[in-house]
Amino acid sequence: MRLATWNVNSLLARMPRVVEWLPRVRPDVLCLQETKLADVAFPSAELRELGYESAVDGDGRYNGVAILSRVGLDDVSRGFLREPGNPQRERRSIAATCGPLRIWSIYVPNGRELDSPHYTYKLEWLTALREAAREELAGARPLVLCGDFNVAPRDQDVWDPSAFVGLTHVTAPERQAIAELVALGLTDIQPRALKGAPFTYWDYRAGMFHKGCGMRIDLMLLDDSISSRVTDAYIDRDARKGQKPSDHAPIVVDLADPL
DNA sequence: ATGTCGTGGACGCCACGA
Repeated sequence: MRLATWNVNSLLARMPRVVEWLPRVRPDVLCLQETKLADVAFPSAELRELGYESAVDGDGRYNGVAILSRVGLDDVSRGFLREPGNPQRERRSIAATCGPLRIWSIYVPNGRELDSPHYTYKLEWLTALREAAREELAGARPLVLCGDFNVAPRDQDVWDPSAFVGLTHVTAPERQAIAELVALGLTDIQPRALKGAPFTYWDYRAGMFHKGCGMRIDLMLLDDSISSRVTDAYIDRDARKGQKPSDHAPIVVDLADPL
């Protein structure tokens, strides 16, 4: 079984890239973040022609998440219990049962600046996510929690730790939140990079991609019970190249069958 | 070099989020 997660930074703008990528890489499940599309505008028919069902949660300009699956898409759930809002609930999480797995596609708030209310919101959101994940881990199916976490878990997950002093994504509270999530019984799968450091995001500005200045902020957290089933995991760095790329690359994880 | 993108409002440029 092949799983993937990709922050596409507008699915409408990224459809040419996604439509080229899906039939070539053929994931069984693809989790999307930052679709930036209202549900009514989601290109479900075009994706269905490629063999994928869609579960979506979006309301327009910002955020928006989805799960595409060709192995079943049941018991769809949007948001989670006691999810904080900004001030209303944002479209940052969707869950579905895809074959043998319970899969969550999540988009953690960015946090902006350390003194911003958005940073507090990010930490509260991560705490609530942890409690929701604790409940899900008690369920019948192994849990996959993946998406854009907007946190680089370790110093080696950013191109230069000294460049991030005083910035979000690397602070102790953010890293602690990820560590507590993982401690519930999840494994942070370490994908091999096809070239260079194992980053999943490179800022569009200042030629950061070409300089190799990226971050690993997209994560695939697998239930400990299936982490030994991983046969391969990689970051598709090539997806960050070429015409109109997202600023994130997809993570692809292969699991041995049957689970 | 805060140097790029993407969206949407109101119009060819700005605000906002990342």
